[in-house]
Amino acid sequence: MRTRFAPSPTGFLHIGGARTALFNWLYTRRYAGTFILRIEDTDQVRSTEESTRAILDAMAWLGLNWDEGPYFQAERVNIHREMVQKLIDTGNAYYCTCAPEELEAKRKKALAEGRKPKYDGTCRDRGLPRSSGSVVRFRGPEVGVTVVHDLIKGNISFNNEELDDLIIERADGYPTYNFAVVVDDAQMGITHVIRGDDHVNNTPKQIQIYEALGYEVPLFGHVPMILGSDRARLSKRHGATSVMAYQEMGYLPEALVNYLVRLGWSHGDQEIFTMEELVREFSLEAVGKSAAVFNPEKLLWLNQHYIMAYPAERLVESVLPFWEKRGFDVSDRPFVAKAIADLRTRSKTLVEMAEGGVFYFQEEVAYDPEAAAKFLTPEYAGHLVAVAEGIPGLAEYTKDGLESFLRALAEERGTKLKWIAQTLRVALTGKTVSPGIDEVMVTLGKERVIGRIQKAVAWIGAAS
RNA sequence: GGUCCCAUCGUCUAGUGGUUAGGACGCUGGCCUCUCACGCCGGAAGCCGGGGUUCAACUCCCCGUGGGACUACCA
Repeated sequence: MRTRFAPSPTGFLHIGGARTALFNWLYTRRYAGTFILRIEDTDQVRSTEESTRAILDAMAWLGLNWDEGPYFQAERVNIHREMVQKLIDTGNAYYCTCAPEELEAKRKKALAEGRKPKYDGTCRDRGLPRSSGSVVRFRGPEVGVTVVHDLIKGNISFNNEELDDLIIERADGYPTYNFAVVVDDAQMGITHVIRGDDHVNNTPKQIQIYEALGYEVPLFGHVPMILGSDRARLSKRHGATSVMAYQEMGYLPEALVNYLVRLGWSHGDQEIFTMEELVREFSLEAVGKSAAVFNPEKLLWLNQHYIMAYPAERLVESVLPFWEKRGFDVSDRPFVAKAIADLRTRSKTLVEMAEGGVFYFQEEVAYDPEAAAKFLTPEYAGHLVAVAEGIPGLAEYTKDGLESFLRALAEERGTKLKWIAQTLRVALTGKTVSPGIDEVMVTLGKERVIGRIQKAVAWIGAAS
């Protein structure tokens, strides 16, 4: 089995393309086939190297490696031209000199009159030679039926009379997509073409080209589209659509992969899959036929799940960049690891985690005005002093040891734990929301805790 | 307009002629609790409509309706 992912380098790898790549990759890995990456850059105007780079980066981030390529379609024009010539020689293609404006006018007119806006065949039988500005059209059969055998959608048949004589070589000598894709897929020995179902209507034309060229027709699998919340094709206005934007927003690749694979594919009631399970279980037969709406909330849930399930060391590696970006000193790895352990159950994204953990790294705790107004008051200052005084004599400076210490202290002082805990929280983190106060104290360590308490007490003195 | 595809809770989906129509996200009531989370227990929420076929249709067929894709010298 040989498959391929063939994006055009006219932008970043988007969510839809990523899922197509993922389906191809999973299917190929499952059957130990060869996965090929081909960049479809025959649009000389819109293709950029930067886009190619971005697509490769996104594939790597998602963990979708390829076995051959990347091949560049534009580097294969000689082969394409040779095949165009072959089609002309066999009478399966012809030169056409109709002007684009003229064609456009005819199209509009036909549409206005309620007729099919297909090429009228003006040059089909004129036997024109190549000339400046001429294009090459494929001569499609006028009668009969072409049926697409689709691995996902079943058999789809088209009346050939509905099909256009499409242009296979532009005036600039470059092949068009529908032609180049056939030549390349055939010559690269692609056996399974898995792509978005926006290509189904092109497929019968492509099949005719395969046949005219004497190639074996591959198997097709058209995966349904991904829609936005308004059921329109997913686009920027629905939020981030670039794969790498999700990395920047603090998503883990496993979460995106898991989310994407469940968009259109399912395996009973299972929601969480490892890559190994996916490679073992994925099948095109279990891919649904209908389009799916992209649901950011569920992706967020999965991300949270993976943040909690990630191996500690990998989570550290993943979060580090977000703190470094904020200019924090993260050289004390054991300390960073402890902070992450505190934060991991309360973060849906790495960005959220980095944000929620800034206090671990701040030399000077930034007090939230509202929190300070409520808890950093003379009324509560005594709690802080008592905590600071009690810490040095603590037998067990651990989560449990601190908890019993604080509970005992609350009782001793005739108050509830929550008042001491919240006051402490503001003194140590600057906020009223943070990981468990005992966890924070353990991670910060005695020195920092006492230092921060002293600063808070001083702050209260200065403020009142 | 034409061609093609699709249709189970708001969303992702299981289902393959006989089920109290299951799970997940989200929403929501409660428990837990030093805050926020995590976790646990519970709840509301769905077979697009109409005809057939059948003893029996979410399931099969047809017609509507709705949504989507394509209809480029883009891919």
